[in-house]
Amino acid sequence: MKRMPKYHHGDLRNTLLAIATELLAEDGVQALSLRKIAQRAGVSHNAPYMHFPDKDAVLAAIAEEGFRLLAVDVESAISQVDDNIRQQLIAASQAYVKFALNHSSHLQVMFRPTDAAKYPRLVEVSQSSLNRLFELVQSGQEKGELKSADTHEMTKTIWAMVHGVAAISVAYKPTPLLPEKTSVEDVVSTFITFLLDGLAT
Amino acid sequence: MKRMPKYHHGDLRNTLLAIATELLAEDGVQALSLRKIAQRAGVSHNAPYMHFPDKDAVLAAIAEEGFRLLAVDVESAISQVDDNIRQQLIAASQAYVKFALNHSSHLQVMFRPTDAAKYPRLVEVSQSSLNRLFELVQSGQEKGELKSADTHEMTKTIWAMVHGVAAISVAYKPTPLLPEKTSVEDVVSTFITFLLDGLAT
DNA sequence: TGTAAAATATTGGCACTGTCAATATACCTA
DNA sequence: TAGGTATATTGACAGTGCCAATATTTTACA
Repeated sequence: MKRMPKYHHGDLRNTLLAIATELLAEDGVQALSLRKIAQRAGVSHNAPYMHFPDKDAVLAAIAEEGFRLLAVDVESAISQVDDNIRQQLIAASQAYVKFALNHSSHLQVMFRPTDAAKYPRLVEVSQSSLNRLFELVQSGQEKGELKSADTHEMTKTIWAMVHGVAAISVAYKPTPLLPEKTSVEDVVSTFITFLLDGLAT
Repeated sequence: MKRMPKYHHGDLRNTLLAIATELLAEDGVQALSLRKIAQRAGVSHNAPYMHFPDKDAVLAAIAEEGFRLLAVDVESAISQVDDNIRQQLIAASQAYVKFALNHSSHLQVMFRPTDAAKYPRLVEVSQSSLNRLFELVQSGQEKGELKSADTHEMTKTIWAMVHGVAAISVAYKPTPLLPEKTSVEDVVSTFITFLLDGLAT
């Protein structure tokens, strides 16, 4: 009982992506090569070209999958805290940064310079992954806990800050953002609190 | 009158770095190769290895230079506005993001996964580049315009947010952060204002 | 000053990479 | 069963980072 018709290999495209994700976690993006992927899949070095036009497309597909995984983590984190906007925002942000640290190579692929026009599907998935954050902000506004400013702008502000923490942390290990003993959770929590309450007097 | 003794080529190390920066701007980081750098410098393909242990070290040196250039831009932007903390923070942030957009490949090298222990000099330069922001926050606190919370934490919060805008903008063009007509300046200004004043009611 | 050592650069080579072209094989349909 | 098509293989090529051996220039020191 096979979903899709099994040609020679069966489901090579998905197999390649799964292996690529493995190799990415093992050796980093720098060491990821189409030929290694093909070898581990047990196919010839040119088999991947039946399913992807070039390496760039493989990376785009990996990035897409990354946004889906990220969305799952974030959603799970949100559902595990009380129905409180502040706490939910903090939980979501912590999940984002933790994902970045646990899958740093994956995040790197997700945010590598990408031609948005070339991979509309990737852009779509990445934005749908942000919708959850938007909803959070929106319901915070409805409950009167957040300002009634432009919801999109507020969402993007939070995203930028959280992503900034993630990007810096992934780039430099140990991250210059936290002073040794502090945990990621605490740092993110502190930053988000600053953002919610403001830095000015 | 030469500062350093001129051996065969003269000042190959700096020449290589300058050419690398050129090529980076022309073709992006993906296409940057030691052999192309050497060729444009008019030396053999192995000459660079006299001055850098490997390609990674070249990229680290490029990153270092990037932080110096960034610091210059930021400093210049600050000096061009009134002696007002808010405006100075906004100007510095705008300069940061504009640098990122104008030298996107360079920024990519500056924030690519880097072993901090391997390149202490790079870490040093990158942090000294942040000192200016720290000073800004500090003087804002002295003037009573900013909260008297931990200065380092506040500085890092601003940095994370600004870098997040930069990283996202560089990764996806056109950036999903601004809705078509808006300018980078306006977006950054809006975000920083949110951060200063808070998102909560 | 002369000579050995050190610093700098070149040549040649190797395994590996992405991608193209040509060929082979399995599957689907008519 | 025949033909077309999707899938996979083989072979090749230019380009890559980096290593080893060699050559050349500069510096250091007797």
